[in-house]
Amino acid sequence: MFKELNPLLHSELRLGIMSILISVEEADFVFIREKTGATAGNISVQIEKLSEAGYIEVNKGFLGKRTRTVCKMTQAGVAAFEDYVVALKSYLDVKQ
Amino acid sequence: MFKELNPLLHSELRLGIMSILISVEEADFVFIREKTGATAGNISVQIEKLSEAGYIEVNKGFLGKRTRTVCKMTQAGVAAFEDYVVALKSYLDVKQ
DNA sequence: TATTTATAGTTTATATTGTAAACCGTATTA
DNA sequence: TAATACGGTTTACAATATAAACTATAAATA
Repeated sequence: MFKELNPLLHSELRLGIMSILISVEEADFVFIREKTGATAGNISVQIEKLSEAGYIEVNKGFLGKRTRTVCKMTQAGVAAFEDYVVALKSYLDVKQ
Repeated sequence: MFKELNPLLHSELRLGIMSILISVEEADFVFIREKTGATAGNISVQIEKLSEAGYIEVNKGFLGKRTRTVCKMTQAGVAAFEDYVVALKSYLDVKQ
């Protein structure tokens, strides 16, 4: 009846990060912070989890002299996001 | 950018319960247990939370000699569910 | 008619998770 | 050179989800 909701994506902040990255293709830490409105600590933790899962790729470099962390989605991330949307529909499409 | 996801609904099991109740209009504990596949303990806790929030109404009665707990959604529950769906779309409608 | 098994649910203890405060290192400004 | 800002990480704590253990009654069985 109901499909399982990937717990890694079924989290408000991680879903927000994935949502940004699926449309932008590349976003840095500050951009994600501004778009989500979450604290840096929280974002740092969630980015790490998404990265560990192989859903996003994280690159740490520099923009001028400042550090810059850039994230982009992997193919596995796109697939997981799409699966999550399909699973969600099993909960939302209640009236056909 | 992103709308807040009602944390009471953004939970796999509670969302499943709400999803059942929005289409069935009335469902008993056993039916919910069978449809969701969750344990009775978990369901009991989550039904209580939805009830406390005023999203569902819980009636305890009998079916023959056996106890029977019947749940049905309230108008507040319907509204909350609809709001949740709208909020979710802000995360999912990433490509227009 | 005791005793076991099944049913319907609740209580609780534990594990997991989310979150922000506190922190670190570097750069800029006063 | 002291203070402030920026970009992030670590951690401690709070909140949450979950199942195991339990209660109460009914039905089956020996």
